[in-house]
Amino acid sequence: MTGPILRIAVPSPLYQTFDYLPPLNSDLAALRPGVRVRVPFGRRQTVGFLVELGADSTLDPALLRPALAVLDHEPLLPADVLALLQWAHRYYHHPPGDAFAAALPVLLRQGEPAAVPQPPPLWRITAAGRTALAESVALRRAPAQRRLLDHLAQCPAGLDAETLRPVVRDCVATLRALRARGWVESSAADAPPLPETALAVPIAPLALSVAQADAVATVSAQLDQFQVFLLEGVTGSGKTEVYLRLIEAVLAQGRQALALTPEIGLTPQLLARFRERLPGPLAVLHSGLSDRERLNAWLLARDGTAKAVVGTRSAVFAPLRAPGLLIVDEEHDLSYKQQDGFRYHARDLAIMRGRQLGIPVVLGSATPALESIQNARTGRYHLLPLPERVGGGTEAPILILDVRRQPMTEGLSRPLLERMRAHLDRNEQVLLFLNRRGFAPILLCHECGWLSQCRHCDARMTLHLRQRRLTCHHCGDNRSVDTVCPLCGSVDLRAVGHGTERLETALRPLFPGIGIARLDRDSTRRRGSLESLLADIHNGDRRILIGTQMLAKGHHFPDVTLVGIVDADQGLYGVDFRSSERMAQLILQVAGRAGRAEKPGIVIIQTHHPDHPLLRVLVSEGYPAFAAAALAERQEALLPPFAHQALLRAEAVDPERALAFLNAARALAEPIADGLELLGPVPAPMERRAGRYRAHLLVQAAQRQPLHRFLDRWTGLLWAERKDRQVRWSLDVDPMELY
DNA sequence: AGCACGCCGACT
DNA sequence: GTCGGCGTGCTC
Repeated sequence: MTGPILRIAVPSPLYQTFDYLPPLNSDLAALRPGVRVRVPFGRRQTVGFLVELGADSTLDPALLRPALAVLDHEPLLPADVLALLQWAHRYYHHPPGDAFAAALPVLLRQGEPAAVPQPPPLWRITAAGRTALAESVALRRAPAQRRLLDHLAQCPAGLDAETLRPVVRDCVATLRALRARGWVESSAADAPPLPETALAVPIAPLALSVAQADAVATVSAQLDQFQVFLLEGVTGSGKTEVYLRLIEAVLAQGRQALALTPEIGLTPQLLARFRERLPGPLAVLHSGLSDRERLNAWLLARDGTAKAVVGTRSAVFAPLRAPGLLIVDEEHDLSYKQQDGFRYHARDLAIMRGRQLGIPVVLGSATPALESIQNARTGRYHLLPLPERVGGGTEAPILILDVRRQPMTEGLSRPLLERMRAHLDRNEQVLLFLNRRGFAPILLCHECGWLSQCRHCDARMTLHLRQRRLTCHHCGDNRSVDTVCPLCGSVDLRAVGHGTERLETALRPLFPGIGIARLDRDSTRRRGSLESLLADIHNGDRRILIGTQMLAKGHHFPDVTLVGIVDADQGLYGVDFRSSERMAQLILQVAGRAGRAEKPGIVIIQTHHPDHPLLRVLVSEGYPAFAAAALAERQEALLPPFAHQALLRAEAVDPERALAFLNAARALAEPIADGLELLGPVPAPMERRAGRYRAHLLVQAAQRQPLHRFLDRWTGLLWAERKDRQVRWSLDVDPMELY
């Protein structure tokens, strides 16, 4: 008699779904899991997701409120994405409403209709809005809202946001606020403009190497079942061509392929090759899109118009009408792990999604994560090696350069400078990798020892000489550079350490007449500046390239014949047990940017630790041997992938409170943490950041299952506890960075 | 997270 | 006398 109970994921930080009654006078057939539902929530209204239909509720039925409206005719999210999100929110212990919200384009979260594609919506004033406008009280403290309402009241037919932009500075946000109060409504105008559907001009595919052909054949033979393939291919071995062949095979079956990539902005070539080779429109999903563009791409993927979908992390949730293949390029890349909020790992979720769908997942990398290599060893993944560069040529040899006791010029040793000169004299290009932007990481008073300490963090502010500012790279705070010491008044302030800006400045007089290109977040902030620097490099106007890890991804520089890793030391003995893995991956990635078949080039690593065992293995035997050695160390120390971790993080303005919370959490854990290891709580390596004190508690277990059984119980207790509102806490399952 | 309620300080 | 500060509690 009561009808079904609607289990709704409501966007909120609460670890639960909420039960509702169906909307009054609603068509029960429209109530299918995956539709959006407008619901009353507390004193406001919001858009939630119908997760499932239940027969009953644990709550008194009299307390249930009816939903207001069903917003979709058919499920917005296909069943597999729904299942993936349900699994993921439980696995990562993140509130379901928030997890669902993370998977959707903003506009859909706000209740926009899901029609492909969207013309700009028209905004109209509602009856309630006219009433509010008439009552002077309601809008007294919202002049912007009042002005917009005034305009809309004079145009009952509706106005689009563009027209209203001159009226109010941030008119879209203000309109949304008005809509939230029910005073305006937005609706789509008709006649949707079609997106450009550049029809592919077929490009003759390259001939495949034996290894490539093997990889393609192996995966193609198993397109109808779940299997993870690890495509381990050195730079230049043609992973992209393998992806393309597989996508073509999947498209030929009338199905779609989804490819994830770390950062699209930095890898335009991958996109360009996809566009030129694959038929029909490509749906591209990344953070650089406007809300509208993102929605359109998402809808094109969902209705199957786009046959191939390429996107960054959150694209793992992209809806597909007929999914046939999932690809994760550069699968070791850290950007696949979300570092705040819903802390999911897109590579791991892609594998879960592939399993649920019964389709293959291809992970590609020249330097796979140690976790993936271990999975290949145990047979969980099928290893597909691409050992050779396409078109011949060998990898650049890597030399370790011991800089101990060497005279250094601005961070560069004499042998490296001499090498640079030799390569530049031959009209070749040189690439210097330094993972530190700015001029110098520290400003120091030589008189009294004062340091450019950040007010909000346990860190020094970096000197940016050109901008004449000190900037904290952790909280973003910045101020003008001191000319005298704030402590003793001395003018003897010195820049300590080297950043990319300093390297650039120092090299100019050493190599007069040779153009230098610096590629980091500072030098490429302006739109188009990256492109113009790249153009200068490719036409040879700039022959010394200096860059941070921005330079390690995507772009290839065929005329570079010398790569200098200016400072490998910070990665060798980092605080994190993964730092050597990351350093190895970074070195090989940077090395892979350089050279071409007939000009292989050379890589030089400056270090004070030339005998570091892992570095030696990497250099003399290559990445697979490095991985084997690093995995042996991990096994010895019982670290991932031979153990599984979860990190409970806490932060508060008051350091004691964060620790008190974690101590209480530990006390709750101890009785139920049978067979698990609890480490901490300890203050984070950088305890204070952006004015908040951070600490954490690590939980480790040899097996996944007991860890997750524990986490289920523990988080239940933690949610029930929640007494100190000053403490912000979160659980990081499978943390990639321990700080 | 929002959003309201509620109880204490400086101002039209 | 009120505006508004942020502590506390609640959201099916």
